[in-house]
Amino acid sequence: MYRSGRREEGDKGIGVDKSQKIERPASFEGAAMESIAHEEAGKEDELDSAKAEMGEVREENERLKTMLEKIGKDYKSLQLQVFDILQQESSKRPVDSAPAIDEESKELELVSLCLGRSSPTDGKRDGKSSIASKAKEDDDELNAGLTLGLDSKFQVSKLDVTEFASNSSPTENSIEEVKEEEAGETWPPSKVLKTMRTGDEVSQQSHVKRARVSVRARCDTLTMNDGCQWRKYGQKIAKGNPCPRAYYRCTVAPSCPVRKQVQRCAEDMSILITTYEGTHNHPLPMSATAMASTTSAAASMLISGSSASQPGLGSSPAATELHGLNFSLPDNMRTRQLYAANSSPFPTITLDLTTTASSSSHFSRFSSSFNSSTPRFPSTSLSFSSSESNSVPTVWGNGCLNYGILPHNKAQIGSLNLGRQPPEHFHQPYMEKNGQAPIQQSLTETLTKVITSDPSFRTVIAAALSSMVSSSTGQPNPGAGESLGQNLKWGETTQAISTNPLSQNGKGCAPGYLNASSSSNSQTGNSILLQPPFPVSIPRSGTSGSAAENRDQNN
DNA sequence: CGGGTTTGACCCGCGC
DNA sequence: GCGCGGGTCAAACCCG
Repeated sequence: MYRSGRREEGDKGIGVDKSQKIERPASFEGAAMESIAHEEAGKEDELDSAKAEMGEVREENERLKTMLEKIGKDYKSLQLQVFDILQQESSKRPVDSAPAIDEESKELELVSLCLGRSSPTDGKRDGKSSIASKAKEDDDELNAGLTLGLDSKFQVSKLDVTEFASNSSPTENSIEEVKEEEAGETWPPSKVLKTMRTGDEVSQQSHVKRARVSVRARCDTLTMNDGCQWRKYGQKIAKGNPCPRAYYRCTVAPSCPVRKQVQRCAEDMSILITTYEGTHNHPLPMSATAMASTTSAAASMLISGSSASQPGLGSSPAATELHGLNFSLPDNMRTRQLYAANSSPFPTITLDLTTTASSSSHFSRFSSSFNSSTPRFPSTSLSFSSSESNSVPTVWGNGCLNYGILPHNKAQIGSLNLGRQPPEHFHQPYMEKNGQAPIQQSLTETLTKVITSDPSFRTVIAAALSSMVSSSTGQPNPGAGESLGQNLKWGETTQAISTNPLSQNGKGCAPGYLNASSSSNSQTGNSILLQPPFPVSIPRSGTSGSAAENRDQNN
């Protein structure tokens, strides 16, 4: 596909050249013979140049393939290293941990294993895990060919996509899900909990499963469209916030334990806070896998990070390690922030996709809230916010994701599914309009490096972004089946095999994302350059309905 | 008529 | 024990 795609481009270009150059001699009038001779000579030249071009294209193709292979290898080796480190960490921790947090650390460590960090070769699993693992294998067999949750089952033909999407590898996610199924429900209702609590193990599991991932994003609509189907089952006015909190549960599968809470931020009504809990125990629609993987990966980060990090860890502004994963970013990428900041009774990780001033923040800042005042669980935030005063254009933030063209970055960026411009339905990248494309490009390169160097981060970011994209493009989309075609269209490298089984009713907040840059919110300089690594459904230009219909049943 | 939403009631945990 | 607040239930209602 890749090859043919490239060749197509090449052929196209050649064809154009041909026609142009052939016509030119024909325009000469008069000396016919001379003209014909000229034409012949011109054709020869054209043929030669076409051949040369094809040769170049082939070479480029080869280079790209080589690069992809290299990246794939790098990724795998990094993954192995990560697993290795994780294992070492988990074998050390019970000894190292302070008594006060020992218990929780153990629990959280368990979560860490559950949420996509466990290595398939992890020999430290207890009997239960082994059973789960076994069950997982069975499950995998049973579900062969199905899209089994999160981002794990994207059927892609390209190494890059596979790589990108597989940070939460199929094995990991399957393990996670089966484990949770084994143990019962994620975020079980209190009643269920009541009946389930027959022992410490279950009790621990209940803690484990309460890891939450909160996504803050600017959104005009009632909820973000994360691709999943939700049913509202309650609404409450929470204390301290005039805006009601809505409760949704996943309805993709009747027994799916995943729930989410949606609430507007009291301070800034334009910010929508969506909190996810639990893990889907069913195949997910393509468009939902992004957010699912986001939550899973983020939760994984939270859990592993929390258990690994100690007070003061986040002191380094330049870099921090999370289970050995280097989260350092170049200086010009000082727009992400991890912070511990709430007293939620559950371990919570916040993906902050809004724009807040955080000029001095560094993404690398990380700290566990074990050292914070009183929270019973750690809370970590990933702030993809941008500083308005930041002179460096940010590629994140705002919850307004635009997609930039990186025409000459394909070789590098394309391998990570970055920087490809969807052919339609997206606004012109803001920064490009403002002549900032070069910076954008360099940032993208930097970002690429960062992402490439850190699989875990990559997954979190990619999933978050793609989920945002999914949201953005998930506007009234009666023909979700088209998503496949769209996917194939604007993800040259993304060859989804399965279509989205669920229609995107498009009642999410896509308008919020897409319009935010022109809204009152002043974050107009933020433009995202990443193309989602995952297939997302894109509404046809004519099908986008009114945002007024944004009820939240599916988002 | 089926499926989703609304909304008041209810349950439960927690702090006093 | 009581009140408060968060979370859930379920009947009534709405809508296509």
